[in-house]
Parts: sequence; structure tokens; C-alpha cells
Amino acid sequence: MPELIQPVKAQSVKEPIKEQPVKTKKQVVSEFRQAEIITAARKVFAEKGYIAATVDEIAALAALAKGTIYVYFESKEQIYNAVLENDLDTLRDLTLENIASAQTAREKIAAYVNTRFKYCEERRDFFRIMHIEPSGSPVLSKARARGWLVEPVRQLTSAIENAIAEKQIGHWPAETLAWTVVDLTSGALQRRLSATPTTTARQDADFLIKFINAALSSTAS
Amino acid sequence: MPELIQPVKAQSVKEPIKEQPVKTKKQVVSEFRQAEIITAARKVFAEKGYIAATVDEIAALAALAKGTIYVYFESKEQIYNAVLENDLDTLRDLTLENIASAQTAREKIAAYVNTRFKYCEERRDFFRIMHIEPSGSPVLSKARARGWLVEPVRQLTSAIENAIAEKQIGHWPAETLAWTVVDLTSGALQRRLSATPTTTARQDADFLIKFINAALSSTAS
DNA sequence: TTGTTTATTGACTGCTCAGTCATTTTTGCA
DNA sequence: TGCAAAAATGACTGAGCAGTCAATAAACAA
Repeated sequence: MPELIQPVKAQSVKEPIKEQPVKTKKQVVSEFRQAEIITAARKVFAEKGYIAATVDEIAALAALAKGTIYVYFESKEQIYNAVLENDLDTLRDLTLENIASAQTAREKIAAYVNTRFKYCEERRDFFRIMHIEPSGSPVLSKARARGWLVEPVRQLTSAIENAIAEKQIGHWPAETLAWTVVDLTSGALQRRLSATPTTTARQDADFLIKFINAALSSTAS
Repeated sequence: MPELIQPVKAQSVKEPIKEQPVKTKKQVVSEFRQAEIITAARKVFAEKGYIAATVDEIAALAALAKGTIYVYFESKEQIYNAVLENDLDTLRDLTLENIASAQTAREKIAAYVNTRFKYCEERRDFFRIMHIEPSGSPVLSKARARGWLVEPVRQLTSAIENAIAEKQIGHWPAETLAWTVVDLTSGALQRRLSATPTTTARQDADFLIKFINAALSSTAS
């Protein structure tokens, strides 16, 4: 009877002397399987949404029996969490890094837009889940998804506030403006995801950045 | 065994002489029940999404037995269609009217934003369904929802093109700009729907309009 | 190779839910 | 008031699906 392997579990008592930080073979295999399952699940969830996706379908796509899935995950919900947690963390870190390393408020905004567009191109299925998931899904409510945006928005807001103080841009309500950047970006991405786009991602991103910059130069009357 | 009453059905052969356009009592009652069911269904769908909503729940909220629901509608999907069709048509007509009666491109854009905000305040549940529904739902795919926007966007696009030709606004790609107005609006509305907003709808709408106008005055470099 | 442990399997269970239909209740007419 | 037609009902059916587990296969050690 195989147990669920915890990703970062302390070494068991059976092997008290061996290297602690090194993964056991068991763990390596386990992580490999989990990754396989997550990959399959990401595709299925992106296509069907959480509720309509079935574990049988995920298992079929991963070329595993359903029972095997439940060796590595406790529930459908946990699979879903694993799928998102991973990409969500990466995306947030990437976004924050890129915002941080940009200098001016304008550049930080551009960094936000560009990071999202780039990551969206790379991980279409992940973005599809993000932008498509209904409120009823137990895990990623729209509200919770927004939570992941709070930190980037905070960064943008304070950069905008500084820029206003230094008269680099017009006098706008900073936080609302930051959320507007977010809305603009996800709107454009959503549009790219739902139809086959006639423009390149670069073109779309550049347009947005230009558009925002144009507005920034003016002042809220 | 009561039959499904078709909303706009030609008079049956039984009553060949009577007034054709006047509704029979049967029809009036039927429409009343349908409206009751639609109202209940709108609330449930808005809360749960199409898949998670159950017909039993809709019936309970409408204070009817499930069987009664199926006297007036053929399927869960048909209920869903009826819920949306209704509001979707109204919203589109309202939007187009208001755009048409505005003069300049700027005013037309403001008309679009204001109409959406106003209707959203009035019909929260409807907007919740619109903005929340997953791709897997059989009826309102994001793509199809976007279809309802095509006509308004067309109107805005041509207004923008004219305004550019007459140098009232900067030189922007007209259709992309129109879609941007749409994105901005639905983004802001979605934000209002998912958290209790700290600002009034008027404030949000005014901000958007000012923001767009500020950008319009410039030119895409 | 054989025996033991570990991983995999898929048939099975219990539950939820859309849709049905025989029965009961209401309506409206004589 | 009594009676027939229409409307409403809710117990029931069948399908689909998350999660289980006894049986089987693979991996590995001696």
C-alpha cells in the first residue's frame, strides 16, 4: 500500500544516517509522476474547466490508470491546486522581478505588460485556466485570482505615486491606474486566447504600452 | 399532458377566426411562469455557474416542483439560453442606441462605457453570468460572448476612424482602440463585481472616460 | 531464479443530478 | 356543486463521475 509522498518531507527513521537533503529514488520517481500528471491535467482543465474536466480524462491523457492518479494526489481539487500553484508562483515572481529591475514608472508598467504577454505565449494552457475559470470552481475564484495581482499592483501603485510626485507623469489616481493597466493587459490576453489573433503578441503589447503612456502624459482634468 | 408553449407560435387551427395577434390566456400564464423561472435561474446561474447550478435549486428558488420547470422549458440548457438571450439583446440594443445618438467619437466611447456601467448596476446577476462563465459551458463560450460585442465595436471603430480623419483625435489603430475600450470597461466591471467596490460606479466610469480621452488626444508615436 | 516489497491497475461503489411520467391538485365551465 | 381538462407534482430512472481497493504486475534483493 503506497503512501502519498510529501514533496518536502523529512527523512524517515529507517535511514537515519544517509544524506538528508538528497532526494531518495522514491521521491524522484514520485515527483516525476506528479509532473506528468500535472502536465496532463493542465491541458484538460484548460480545455474543459475544473468542473467539466474528469479525472478519467486526465488519467487517459497521462497514460495512467485512474487509481495511479490517486496514489500521487488525494483529490481532483488537489491536482487542480498543484497545476495552478506552480505557474502562479512563477508568474508572480517573474512579474515582481521584472517590475523591480525597471527604473521609471513607465518602464515598470511596460515590464508588467511584457512579462504577462511573454508568459502567456509560453504557457497558453495555464492562462486559459486563469482567464476562463468560473466562480463556482472551488479553488480559483475570480477573487482569489485577483489576490495574486495585489502585490504587483502595489508595486505599480507606489511607482506611479513617485512619478506623479516628481511630475514625470500627469496627476492620476495611482491605484486605480495600476488596476487599469492590469485590466488592459488581461483583456488583451483574453482576446488573444479566445480567437486566433491577427496580430503578434509584440504588436499588442506595444500598442498597450503606447496607449498607456499617451494617457500618462496628460493629467486627469 | 401540457405542451411546451412556443413564445411566438402561429395560432393553432382550432381557433381560426379569433384575433391572431392577441395572446391567449394560456400564453399569458405561460409567459408569466417562464419569467418566474428565468428570474430564479438567473440568480442561481450567477452564483454557481452553468454546470454547478442544479435544476432542483432553480425550482426551489422559484417555489415550483422540478417537473413544472420541464413543462415550460425543455432542458437546463434552454433555461440558460432564455436567461441570457433576453438581457443580452436588451443590452446590445441599449448600447447601440446610445452610441448612435452620441455625436463625436469621444462621446460615443463615453456612451459605451456609461451604458455598460449603468446596465451592470441594474442587472448584477446577469453581468455576473457574463463575466464569470467558463469556456466549458455549452452555451456562452467566451468567444460567443465576444460575438455580442462585435457590432458595438464596429460602430466605435468607424467613429474613431472618422475622428482620426478629421484630426479630432490622434492617429491610433481604430479597431484595436475600440477593443481596448471594451477591455477597459469589462475589466473595471469585473473588478466591481468580484469585490465590494470602494468607489461609486460613476467615479469608475468617469475615470475610464478621462483616461481614454487623455490617450486619444496624443498620437501613437 | 525466487521471494518480497512497491507500483499500477481498472472494476466497483455510492452519490449527484438531468430529465420523465403516473398521480394528484387546481381551474374553469355548466 | 360536479366534472372534465389543464397544471403541478415529486418519486423514480439512468447516466456520469469522484474516489476505493483487492488483485496484478514490476522492481529489486538475495
